[in-house]
Amino acid sequence: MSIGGSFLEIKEILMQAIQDAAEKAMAEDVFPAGELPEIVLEVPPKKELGDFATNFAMQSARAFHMNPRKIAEVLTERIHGSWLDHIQIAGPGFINFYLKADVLYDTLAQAMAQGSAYGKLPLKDVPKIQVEYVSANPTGPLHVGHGRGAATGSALVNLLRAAGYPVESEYYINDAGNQIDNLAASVNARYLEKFGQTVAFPENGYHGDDIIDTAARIIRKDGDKYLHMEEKERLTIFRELALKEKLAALKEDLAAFNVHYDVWFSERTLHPDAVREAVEVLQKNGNIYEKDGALWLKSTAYGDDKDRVVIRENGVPTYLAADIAYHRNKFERGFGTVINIWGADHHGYVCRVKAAMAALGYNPDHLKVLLLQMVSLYRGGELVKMSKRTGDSVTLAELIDEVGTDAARYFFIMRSLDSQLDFDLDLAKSQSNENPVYYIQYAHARICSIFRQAAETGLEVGPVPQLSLLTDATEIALIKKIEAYPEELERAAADYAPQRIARYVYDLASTFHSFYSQCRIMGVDQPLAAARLALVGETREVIRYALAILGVSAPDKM
RNA sequence: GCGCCUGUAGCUCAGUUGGAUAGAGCAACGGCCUUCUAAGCCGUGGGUCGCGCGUUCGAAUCGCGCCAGACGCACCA
Repeated sequence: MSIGGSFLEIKEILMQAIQDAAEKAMAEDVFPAGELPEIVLEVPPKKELGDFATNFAMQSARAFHMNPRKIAEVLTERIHGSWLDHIQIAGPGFINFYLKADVLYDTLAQAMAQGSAYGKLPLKDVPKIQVEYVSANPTGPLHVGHGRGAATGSALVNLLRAAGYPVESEYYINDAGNQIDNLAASVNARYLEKFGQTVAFPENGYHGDDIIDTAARIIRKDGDKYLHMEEKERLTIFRELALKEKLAALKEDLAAFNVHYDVWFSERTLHPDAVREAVEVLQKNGNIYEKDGALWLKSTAYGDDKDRVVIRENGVPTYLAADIAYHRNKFERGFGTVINIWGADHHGYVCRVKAAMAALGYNPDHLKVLLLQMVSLYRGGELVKMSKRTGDSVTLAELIDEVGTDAARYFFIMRSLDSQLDFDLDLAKSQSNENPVYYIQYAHARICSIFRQAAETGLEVGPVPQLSLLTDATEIALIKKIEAYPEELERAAADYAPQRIARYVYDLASTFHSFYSQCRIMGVDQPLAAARLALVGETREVIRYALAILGVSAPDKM
């Protein structure tokens, strides 16, 4: 028997059956006519409570003016299906569905037959989603806070893609404005210092050692070539040299962290035309006024605390003006949803950008700003102090050097975005059972080892493994966990919650480890051995899919 | 003062479109290696879900008010 579908499809069928039954009862005047509540189907907290459960009877009790258990009875009498073993009414009115065991095995067989397609959901016919993340100023190295953004952002992109959403990732390069002038002035000061000149370091300059390195590299390459030219000219040259170098360093750091972008968007391309146009549109639709010589956006009309300057008294646009032009550009490019991942320290900025989008006539709800809470590093139980101002902070490159990309990514992703992250460096480094990354990778390596052993003894999965031989509680648990993957993908993507995948793959590894200690593969009857080999093979596939979303490697050996 | 996030076991955290006896890891304690990786498994103990009031058949989850911590309140980016 096959009901021909994935776990998600079975769920659909069951939900439809509930709805049909409810409508039938309505047509028979057993239920009063009216709106049906939304049908929610969930996996019960304990396996004794069945494969699926719905709270339909309790939800509709008030509207129907009926006892929930009576509603449940009426409903269950009208639900039939060859895939259904039995139905039970439990507790205050839960309806628990117990599926025939064949459904479990058929679903697993379907998953196996799909091959790598099981790692993805079908492409959804929705407008493209853009995810912009990190977008750190190219004025210095990335630090650990950016690391969280980088890991979370790239995992979110992978997740949305796996869940069938069309996605494009983007990095916004802040290569215009004051901070780039400060970068040039800082390099200039370091450059002159190298030639023994005493210069006042720029007030808002960058103090990091990387600036000294940049100056040193310039000298190594071009010597004193820039020493005797006019400062203005030298600054212009240094601005470009430093920017190019910083950008290359950024890309290198990110690539080493398994982070890659579809689009690198330069702020400069917005100046001056796009910025002017955006302001003109706002002027035309009456959302701009002049005061004290500056142009102000009437953002309070769209929920902001105060109005914001877009063009300064001196005629120079503010950062907000460029950001308005940038976000306008995003929507003009046709994205249906625009996701920004920002550090929580920028949360005050959300309201004004959304207000600006509303003022431009876009739906501000189509701009989703995900705020990442701050990261604290702990070493030896002590908080590692960080100071951005003095440039004395732990860089992403140093972190990767210390704990590795896999551990760093997993630790950044495993917490919800809203939670402040305590990053325990010692734990991330430890190659022990305390470290969740190793626990998961170990499961994968173990399975690979099993396959190596199986190959030696000549054991193969074969074309049609008898999956119904898998009846141990740990086997059933593992099958169910594998079959939960598509729904897990769906929910994680819908919630923009890559941490759900981190948790899922941990649970999957845990379920596998339990199975492994309970059931042998080599040394049991051949059909059972083949079925078990098929099961662990599929487990390995799903571990790979999930780790790939997280950007964490799946080693064959440990 | 205003805004935003957080507060769940000794520690780090899940669970928050309201559902069944609130979960996991670590730490503590007790078991399991002559057989596929013990970087593993099994078990035990551990909770006023920050506090109070409310909505509801039902609240960790929703509302209001407190308390505590973090972050932010620029013609900086």
